[in-house]
Amino acid sequence: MLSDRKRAILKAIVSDYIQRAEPVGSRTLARRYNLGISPATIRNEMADLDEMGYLEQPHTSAGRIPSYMGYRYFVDSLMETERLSPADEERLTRALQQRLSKIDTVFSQATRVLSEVSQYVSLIMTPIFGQQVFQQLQLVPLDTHYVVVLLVTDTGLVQNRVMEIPPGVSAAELDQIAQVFTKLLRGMPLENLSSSFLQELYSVFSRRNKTLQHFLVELVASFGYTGEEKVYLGGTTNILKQPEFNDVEKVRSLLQVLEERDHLCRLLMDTASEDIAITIGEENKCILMKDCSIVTACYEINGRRVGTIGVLGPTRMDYARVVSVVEYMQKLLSKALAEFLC
Amino acid sequence: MLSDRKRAILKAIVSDYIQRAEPVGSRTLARRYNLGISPATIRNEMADLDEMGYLEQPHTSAGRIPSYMGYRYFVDSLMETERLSPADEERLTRALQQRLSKIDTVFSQATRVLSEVSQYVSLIMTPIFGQQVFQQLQLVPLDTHYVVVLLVTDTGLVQNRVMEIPPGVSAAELDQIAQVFTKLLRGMPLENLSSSFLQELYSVFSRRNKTLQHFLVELVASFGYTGEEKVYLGGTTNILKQPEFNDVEKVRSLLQVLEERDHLCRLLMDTASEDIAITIGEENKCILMKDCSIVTACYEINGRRVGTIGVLGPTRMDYARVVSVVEYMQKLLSKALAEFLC
DNA sequence: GTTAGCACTCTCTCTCAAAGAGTGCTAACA
DNA sequence: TGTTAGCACTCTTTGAGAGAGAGTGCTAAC
Repeated sequence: MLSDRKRAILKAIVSDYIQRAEPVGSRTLARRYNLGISPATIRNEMADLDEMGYLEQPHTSAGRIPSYMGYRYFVDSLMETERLSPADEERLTRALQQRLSKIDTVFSQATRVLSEVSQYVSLIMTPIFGQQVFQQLQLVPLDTHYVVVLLVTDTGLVQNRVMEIPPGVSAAELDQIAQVFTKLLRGMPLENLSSSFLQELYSVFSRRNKTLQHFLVELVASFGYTGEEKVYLGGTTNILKQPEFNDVEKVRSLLQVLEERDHLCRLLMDTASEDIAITIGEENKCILMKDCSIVTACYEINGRRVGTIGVLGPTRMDYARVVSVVEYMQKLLSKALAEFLC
Repeated sequence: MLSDRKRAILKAIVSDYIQRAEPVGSRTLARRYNLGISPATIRNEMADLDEMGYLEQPHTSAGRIPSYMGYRYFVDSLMETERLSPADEERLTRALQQRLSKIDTVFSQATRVLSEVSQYVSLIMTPIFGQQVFQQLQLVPLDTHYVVVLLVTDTGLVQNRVMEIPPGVSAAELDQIAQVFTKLLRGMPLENLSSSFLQELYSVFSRRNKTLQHFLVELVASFGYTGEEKVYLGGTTNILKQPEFNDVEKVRSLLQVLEERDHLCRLLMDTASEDIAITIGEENKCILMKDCSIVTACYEINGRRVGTIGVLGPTRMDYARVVSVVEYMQKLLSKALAEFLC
């Protein structure tokens, strides 16, 4: 356990470094923060904090910068989050208030404003496909050969895909299939579609031939489809304003991560459980992200946490502010989606 | 008109600069290319080309680099495109050959492999919404309150959107509306939906009340929706390997353009007419793109050029190679889409 | 326990000189 | 007359060295 004085010093150092991006020395610290002790004393405490692993020294005659442990301690027990400024709150609110025609627009607007207000990179993942609850299936024949499979879930997702109609199956029969599906599946999370259900389904249509069976298998397969989640990404260029990304090599390795949808999903899903989750530097599974931190939260649809929003920045990010922004956006987005889906 | 010797020298300079990214001097040129003339002669010719505007000098004692005019001349009359290597051809082909479940996958695979093979940034725009031809409309009621509007076009696009059912309209009536729409509109490009058509439509349903009219207006409005075109973007990080993007400021301004979907659309649409179009440096409408060039081509669906693919790189890009890659991908994608849509 | 003083270290910036690459001009050459 | 060799000149790049500045750790005094 750290003494109060050490805590005060650590807090001052982290705050200062977050603000200025430059190693903090004892003299500067004494001048800028009213700690009531001399630089020499601060030096002693800093040496302790260094040894304990909370601080690091880029080189002998530089000031100290927070280590990963320093950031972690700061975030867990020193940081004071405060309410967003009314101007920022309004900015966020307004972006989601205007009449939005498509659910896609809700997400893209949210992503845009989230990066603008946070001044970092923003990420929003659409509801996880498998976690959505089946509501109904419709089979809409386009002509004699093709049928549109229309899958509706509780989160407002309406997904369509075109399939071939198996020979000899009439429109009435397709309708019947859709009805059986809907009846059997309503209220079931998509990821829970087990093979036992399939058995039941097949038995209903057991009188029919192989072709139909094949059709059903393909139909169900389209439900099990993962990777339907889209990740909206905004404000990539914001990160380039940060002095730590003045090196093109660093930019490249970060962009490489941001370019891969799968990486982003993993980044956002890792922490999907808690309320507001903060992943700092080396806590990231992806080694290329060791100089970045992510603040994530889940938004809700129908009271269920179905998707994640996040803000990504350097480890030196303004955690207090970002937490406020993410928290606010989390509520805002949940509300906007609820309204959108009526 | 340039003399043969000037052409040979210009060609050598541009080729050399494309390859090495460093100003080319007369001595180096004489050594590396077998032009049969001395450095001094080359110097005289270079001075001429400089004065004519084909070359530029970063400073007095540096070699020459091609000006915008130099690149333009090179692309128009000096460049020799050659066939892609079999390895590259196979790489491109294979990416689009595997069984792809969704049309989305076709585009994203194409984008990925296009950037990998070209080693620059790749762009693919989905078919322009308004240019697609209406095939049919279906109205599928979800329950008593909501209906899914299902719009099918000739390019395989199946788009759905949820609308409220106006009070007092039965399923049978919805069906009738859909049938009238389909009958009146089949074969018409979406962008041609004029107000005269609307009059006709309204007259058919003229006996009905305001509510229905409102519904119809909204329905039609959803056809006129633009911005449905998606731009796939790949290989952003490739551009950071280029020495001209060692400056973070340059990277930032480029990424800013790439972040805006509208910018990208404009980039790709500007040149949608010709076969293979090359836009060099300052020819770009967007001033931030003055150090970049784009090679674009259109892919076809049902024999109509509906969308654009492109490769973006520095003005110093390997035009010959990129043209080959884009040309090959253009054909490949048209074929893949034809097969996909059966 | 706290503080002042001091020697020491390391980076950053500036200057300066030398090296290197390339040019333009002039005069000689075929 | 076109081509070439020679040469003085220009400009950038690189590296070394000096000095300033910031900060530390240690010691000794308060």
